Amino acid sequence: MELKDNTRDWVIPEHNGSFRAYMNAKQEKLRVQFERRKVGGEGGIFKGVTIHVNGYTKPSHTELKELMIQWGGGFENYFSNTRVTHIICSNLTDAKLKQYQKERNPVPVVHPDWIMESIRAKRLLDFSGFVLQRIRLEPNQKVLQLPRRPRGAVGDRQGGKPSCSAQVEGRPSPGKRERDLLNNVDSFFKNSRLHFIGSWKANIDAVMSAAAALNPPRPKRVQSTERQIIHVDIDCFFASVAVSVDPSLEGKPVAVCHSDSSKGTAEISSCSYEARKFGVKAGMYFSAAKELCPGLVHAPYYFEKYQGASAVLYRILLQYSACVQPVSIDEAYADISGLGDSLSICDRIRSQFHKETGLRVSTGASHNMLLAKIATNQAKPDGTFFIRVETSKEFMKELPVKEIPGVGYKSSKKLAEMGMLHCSDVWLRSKQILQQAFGSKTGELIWEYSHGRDSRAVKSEAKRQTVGAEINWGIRFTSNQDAIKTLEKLSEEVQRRLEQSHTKGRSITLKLKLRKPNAPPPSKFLGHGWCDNISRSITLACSVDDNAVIAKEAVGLLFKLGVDPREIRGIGIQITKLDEVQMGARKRTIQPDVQESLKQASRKREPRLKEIAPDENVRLSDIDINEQKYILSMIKAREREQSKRKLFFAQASGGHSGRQRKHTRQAGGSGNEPRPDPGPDLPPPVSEAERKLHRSIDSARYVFEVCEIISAAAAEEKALVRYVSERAEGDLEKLGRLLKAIRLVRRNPGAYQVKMVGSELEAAEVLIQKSVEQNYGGVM
DNA sequence: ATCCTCCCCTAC
DNA sequence: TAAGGTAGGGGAGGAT
Repeated sequence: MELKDNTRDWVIPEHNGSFRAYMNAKQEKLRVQFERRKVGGEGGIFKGVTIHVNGYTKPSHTELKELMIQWGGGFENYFSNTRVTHIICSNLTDAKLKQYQKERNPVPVVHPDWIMESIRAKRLLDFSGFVLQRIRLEPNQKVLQLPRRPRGAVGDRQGGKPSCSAQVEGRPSPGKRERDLLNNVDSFFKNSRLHFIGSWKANIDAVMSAAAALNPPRPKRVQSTERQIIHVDIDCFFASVAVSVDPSLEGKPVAVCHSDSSKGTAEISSCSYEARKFGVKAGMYFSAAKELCPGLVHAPYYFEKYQGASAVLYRILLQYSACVQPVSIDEAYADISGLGDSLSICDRIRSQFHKETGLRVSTGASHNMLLAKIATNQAKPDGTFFIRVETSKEFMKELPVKEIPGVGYKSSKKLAEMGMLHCSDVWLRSKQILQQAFGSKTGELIWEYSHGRDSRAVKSEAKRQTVGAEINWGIRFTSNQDAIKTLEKLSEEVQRRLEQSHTKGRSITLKLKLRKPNAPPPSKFLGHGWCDNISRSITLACSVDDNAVIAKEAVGLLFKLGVDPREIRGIGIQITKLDEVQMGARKRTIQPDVQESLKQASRKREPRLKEIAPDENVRLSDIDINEQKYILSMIKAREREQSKRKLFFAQASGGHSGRQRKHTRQAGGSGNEPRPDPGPDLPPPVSEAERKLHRSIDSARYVFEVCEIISAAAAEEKALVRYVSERAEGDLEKLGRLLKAIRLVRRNPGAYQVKMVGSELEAAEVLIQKSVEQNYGGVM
């Protein structure tokens, strides 16, 4: 109704001062840096430069991004010929280089040193001195060649005439435009709506933690039937955004999808209520929808706008409660127990959101999450609905089982076969029958939900279990090299997300979709068609986030499966068994500081410290940041205070894990609290402390070394024992150090950030001992 | 019994 | 033309 309101750019509502307060901390920091640079009047070193980072680099992808933004440059996660001016890369395979250079306007591929040197020089240096020339072949490339397929096979080269990989299932050779879509990871992710909504969740963490800093009200603890849970859901989100961008669509049947071809197979992701009246639904091909509704209007995606609207929704929700559980970009729960009247809060949320975005949101409220969500479904469109305890049973009675969240296509079909169409049908059977058919947990869930019972608590933060990236569209490989290239791309994507979520993982899973032997051509343009899904995983000795390692392992798994690459229709990588990386991406940026203060501390205060400092062969930067911080904290503690020092050093020889809680534990148990200010009459440092400090630095070094060896072994051989026997053969000193480190880790499992496989460590230890015994006649 | 791997199902 | 991802829950069945 207020068209101006609808069309205004609410993505970044600068007019609304409070918005900034809700921006996530990182964005805010970058903005401040950006502003500061502008005030400086320099205009930015990298003005006009937009980089895309390829592969594993030092500094990392994330750091380069921050630096570019800080110094006035641009950054693209995905390569775009039109926007990217330089590709930043530490080393590049021939294949990748060719891929970039064959573009119409080749983009220079430059070493990250160019960025670092330019920043150091405070001006944009000529990049030509940093262009990558020497190309290193990936070590696994020749090893992992699979046997060549017979000549004349589908998709193979024939008579020297170049043919394209999509020549399958009787299709003619594809045109150039189609060829550009094949196996194209970058453009796929840039345009995929499912990728967009799927990877959105990773973003919300930042928004939530920023909002938590503002101390929103916390819900009160109440009886389970007296809880007040609300559920909010933006009405046909993508379609509504399209209407708000183009007000002439108001009141028309609108469908959001990629193509407006009335014959095509573009999938509708969202449609307006006017379109729904004709039976148009999300997931339909546009062509099919057009038959149902000839007046259907096509609308494009506006991915950036969705982010903005979503941020507004979450900001509003977090004004009413700190306990908000994100479900998706347009949907969330909030626990508002004891914080006000549910319906009036719902109304305020709805009107506030509409005022700010021009979009409508529907809300549901009840005493549990299940009923709140069902209430929202009842409320749509543009309404609010409340289900009270007394009426909940009545309400569930008529509800089709398909409407129970968690009961989808398969389960509802199964239930229908068992004669259960509505929740009341379920009541007449027993929980045991459901558990027999669906398994104990799922059976119980259906039983409980069908009665309107749900004891879940609204969880505002959840620990991530998996990180992955996959593509099941436009995948047509002619050779294993194609598959390897795609896996390398996917690994980069996975690395990015691991970095973003401050995690590493120990288990790598390769997921494949393989064309079924009798599959007809896919109905969908470049779709995967009928497929078998298979997956294989490998668990490494330590957690990794390096795309090179991930790619290598994924390629190894592909090799292990031994599939015909031409049959692959979908491919993906998943990382599980995640470990949190403390300090996350920031660790490398603060590393120089730690290093510097460590140096200063040793120079200024403690001449003797130099003697016991790590030897020059081991760079401090090679020691894990947590170890460094621990060492530093010890040095500082030592400088400050003798009594305090005792506290910190108590576990120095065994507890250099970098975990804070260890530091604060009192070993002697004498009960003295660490005093902030030392008395002048404290005893001088004892040499025992010196020794322990020395030992802990050594230990950190050993541990680092063994971690490195284990991860190298994991990346290459996967058999630590073999790796060790090959690398350390005849090197007594190395064997000794390794043995020491392995024992250290075995004595303190769990004390180190990198997890070890016990049996492998044990085997390695035995092997080393044996080797020493045989070759040197001694025991270690 | 408990864990692990390889699935399937579901939701957005 | 068209961009069929991502993550969690959980079950079957084998290994330990």
